[in-house]
This record gives sequence, structure tokens and C-alpha cells, in this order.
Amino acid sequence: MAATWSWWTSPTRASSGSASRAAAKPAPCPSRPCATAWSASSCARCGASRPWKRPERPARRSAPSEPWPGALHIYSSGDPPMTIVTRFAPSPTGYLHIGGARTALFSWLLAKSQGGEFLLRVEDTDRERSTQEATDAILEAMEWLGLTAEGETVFQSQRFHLYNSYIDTLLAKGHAYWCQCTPEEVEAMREQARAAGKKPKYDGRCRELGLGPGAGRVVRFKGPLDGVTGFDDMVKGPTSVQNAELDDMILRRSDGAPTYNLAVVVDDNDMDVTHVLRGDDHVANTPRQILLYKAFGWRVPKFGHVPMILGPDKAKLSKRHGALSVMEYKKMGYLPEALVNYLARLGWSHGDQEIFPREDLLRLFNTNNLGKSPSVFDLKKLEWLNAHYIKESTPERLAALLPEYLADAGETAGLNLDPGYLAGIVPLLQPRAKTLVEMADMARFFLVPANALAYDDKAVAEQLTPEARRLLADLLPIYEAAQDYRDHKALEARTQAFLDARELKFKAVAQPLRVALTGKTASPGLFETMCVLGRDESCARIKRALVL
RNA sequence: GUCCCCAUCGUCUAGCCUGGUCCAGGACGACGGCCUUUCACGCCGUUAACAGGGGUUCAAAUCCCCUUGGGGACGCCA
Repeated sequence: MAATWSWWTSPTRASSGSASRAAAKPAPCPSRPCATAWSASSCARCGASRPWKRPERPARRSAPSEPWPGALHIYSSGDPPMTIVTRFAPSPTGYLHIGGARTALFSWLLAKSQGGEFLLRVEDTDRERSTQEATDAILEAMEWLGLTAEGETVFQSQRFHLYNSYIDTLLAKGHAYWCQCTPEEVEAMREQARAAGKKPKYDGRCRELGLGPGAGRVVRFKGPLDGVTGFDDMVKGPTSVQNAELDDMILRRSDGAPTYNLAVVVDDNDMDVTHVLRGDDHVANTPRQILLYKAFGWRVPKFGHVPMILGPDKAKLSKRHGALSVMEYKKMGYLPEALVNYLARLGWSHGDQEIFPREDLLRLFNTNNLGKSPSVFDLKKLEWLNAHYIKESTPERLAALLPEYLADAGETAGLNLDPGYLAGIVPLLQPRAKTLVEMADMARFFLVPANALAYDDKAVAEQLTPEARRLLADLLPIYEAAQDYRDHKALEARTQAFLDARELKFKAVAQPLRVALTGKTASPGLFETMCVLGRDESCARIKRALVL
């Protein structure tokens, strides 16, 4: 039954668990022919040092529910329940973008929701395009999102010897061969196939030549020529391809560097990865990787491919759609929990729930509810979530965040950035700001001294009419005499009493007073604002407004 | 070109596996209203979708087939 297998190939369809299991951990020393198991950190026999050491793991806990749904046949019934291990494997060729962040989040959730482990591996085998800056940027973004990985980060560039020793293994087992075809020759083959209306691929002409190593030669995988390779994708369901569609992929480049497919398989096996969640663009690689697992005799992990994220025009999200980098969203004033909530909800759901604090995500996440069609990134909804989390946040936290945004927006010299003062302002802005950038902007008038307050010309002209000024002038002594600047209701009551005595409506002073206090026609509540400003500052502003 | 995948309101989605409870539910947005000292918040309401066509069935958003549309892959990139 389809739903119960993890992977299979035909005609030798899914040869049952025992074989795979026997070949599973512990990993042998990669220095073939040495096949001893690793000791603490080095091979007991040949002394090779183990390149990556997993942190001490407690005895395998039993996962809450179904730890590896549909994969039980891989393990004999006597096996202890497994710990889910996932990983995020970005290649450091740029910043962490929204799509990558989402797959990282899903991988993290998959592991963490089941008490498993989430690992990080940097796929920097391409020396040309990988940079340290990109690595740092990705790590920074992961940290900002709170997606912390267990153990040390694995860098593929430091493990070339490991990959090569495994390539040797494949060569020795007859699952790989040396190929002397030049890139040009291969390109010609592809061109020919394309012209013939067939799938462009390497024709395998060196497959049976029995070549050895040599300058310019690569090592290719000797894949099956017929049959089918399939797997049960965690998000897409059963998926399969004809092996004839696959060509003999290169495992080792002519410069000795391993290729992606080989390195991924070696590393995922070495790191004990049980579940691989990655972008849609990797589906086509999966059968190739499964074939590699089989050739090595390793346990095949469970795979899941999440669809990509589209821009508003339904085209693949790209730079012209604006911010792509996760850190760009931080700059725009979004809270990490808002982005996480938004990303989680983009392609995943739990009934009608929209608001997902981290704890809910950890409690509710499962791959069954991952959607399989691509989704469009909607900034409006992110804004709404951000506004929600701004309201939920503590004033102290937001107050601490604010100076950074104030600085981004302009000069901060002369601004009152006292944390306590800021924390007093924030509650007035929480229901109004959708982003921290907006909040910083709205907070500005609170922070400058009366003599430096910027007044909006139009507001002054329209609101500070001669009679409005007379009213403010009469009100001033009342505010100067008032002691209760901790209680905005009391200030309001004094104002109301003043108006009642003159039989005036509140509207008569509201906007003039607002302009005098804030320089603008839109602001938080008048008396709350006065309380935050304090008596001296409030009165100084009214005085200044009177002489504008 | 070849292979693979996807398809419910403008957007994110529930429902689809286990057909009837769905003249399709929620949310964002938009629009209108209420509240109100401004701006917001909040509250109430309106708008709007099963891509098309064939089957199967008493009954289909749900199962099957085809078409169309979209996407991905086909690298000595990852």
C-alpha cells in the first residue's frame, strides 16, 4: 500500500526493512578500506579524525505520537522509537530569503514539535559563489527568527576528504566509474538528445570502459538503466520517476570537489538526518539521492518538498518584488514572531486558526497540513500580524527596540531616549503602529524638546486661529496649576470643567490643543499625551504654540 | 523539447483521503457602518471562489479521464 512505504525502487521493490536497517548506523569510518566504526572522535583503526561530532544525545526518547508516520516497515518492530532529526542546508551565496526561512522554519518545527533535533549545515562546496558574509548573514537571520540549531554548524567545504572516501567506496563497489568526457562533449550529447525530442542527458559512454583516475576525469554514478524510483513525499504524496530519465550524475568533479547530490547524501547520513524538508526545486534530485542511499546501503530518510513562494504577480518571488532578505523585514520594522507566524501560515494551516505564537506552532505543527500548491506573499497580512504582535508585546521590549529605528530614520541627537520615558510612550503607540518604523516615526514628537518641535504649517494655519489661541491661553494656567499628570482622566475633567463654564464643546479645543502639543492633527489621546510629556513640557509647548 | 508537480474568494486557506451536514467556512484586503477629541484600536456588516469539459453516482469542491493554465527540473550550481 502506497502510504506505508518511504521509498522504493522497482523491479526490486522495497526490499523490506531488515536490509536497510542492517546497513544503518553506526557509520563506518569513511577511510576505505578501513571499515571500523568511529570511536569518540577518531577512527580507532586508521586514526582519521571524525570531521563532525554530534553533541551528546540522551538516550533516544520516544516521540509523542507517530514519530515517523508510514515508515515503520524500515525498522523491525523491536526498534526503539526514533528521534526525528532535521536540518537546514543553505548555500551561502546570498542572504537568507523568505523562502529559505520558511523551509528552515518548517524543518525546525518538524524536529522541535516532536522533541527531535534541528541541525544546520552550510553547503559551501562551490568556492566561487560562497562567501563568509553570506554565511554570517544567514546565521544572523536564523538567530533573529529564533531558529536555533543543535550542535556545531557543519561546513561542507571542510569535509572534502570525507566525500572522496565515500566516492572511493562507490567506485570499489562498482556503483561509480571514471569518465573522461569533457564538458563540451557532454553538452553535445545533450544537444543531440534535445534535438531528437528526448530528455537531454549524458549517454554513459564511459560506463563500461573501466577507466581509472586521470587528469580532467570525473567520477560518475552508475545508475540503474531501467525500473522506477519512488518515494512518499511528506507533502506531495507518492512520487516516482523512471530511472531511464536519470543520467549518470557526476559525483566528483575534475577538480576533486564533490557535487551537491553526493555531499548531501553523505552528510545527511553522517548527521543521522531522518527527515529532509526542502524546497520544491529539489524534487528532481530526490530519486537520484535515493539511488545513492541504496548504493551505499544506507537508510533512506523521509523527504518532503514545500512549494515555493510567489510574488504578487504570481511569478517567482524575486528582487523586483522588494524585500527578499529576512533581515530586510527586520529593517522594515517587523517583529520576528510576526514573520514566523506569517511564514508558518503561508503553506501550512491548522483549521481556521491564524494567530500562532511559537508555543502553538510547536504544539500543532505537522507535515500533513502542509499545502502543495505555491503561495503568494501578501505583505498586508504580514502587516496585520505585525500590528497584532506589537499590541501583544511589552512596552519595555518595544522601547528597547525603538532607538535603532529612530536612528535609521534620522538624527537622534537631542532626542530623549531614556528607556523609562520610551516605555511610557509605547503604550500610546501600540494600537496605532503597524511596524516599528511607523512607531518610531510617531514617537518622534514626544522625544524632542518644545523649542525643537516641528509644527505642521497647514495644521497651525487651520487650527491655531486667533480664538483658538485665546482659548489655549486661558487654559494654560489651568494646566500649569494641575498636579495630576499621572492621571489623564483628571486632566480631562479639568478641561471639561473649563469648557462647561463657557458652554463650549470639547471640539472647540481638541484640535488646537493637539496641534499645540504635537505639531500635528493626528496623535494619541490628548491627555494621555500630556501625561507622558509631563507638565513642564506640555505647558512649554502650549506657550510656544501661542507665539507661532 | 522531455520528465515531474500544482489548480477553492484579489490574497492566505478550511473542506477533498473516508462523496450528501457546502447554493462552500475562516482570515487578510477592499467597501460601508458603529464608537469617538484627531489618528488608530475595537465592534458590526457587505463584497468575492470550487479553472473548463467529460464521465462514475440517486448525489461531486470532494472519485476517474481529458483540456487549459501555472510552476519546477533536465549543470563538473545548490
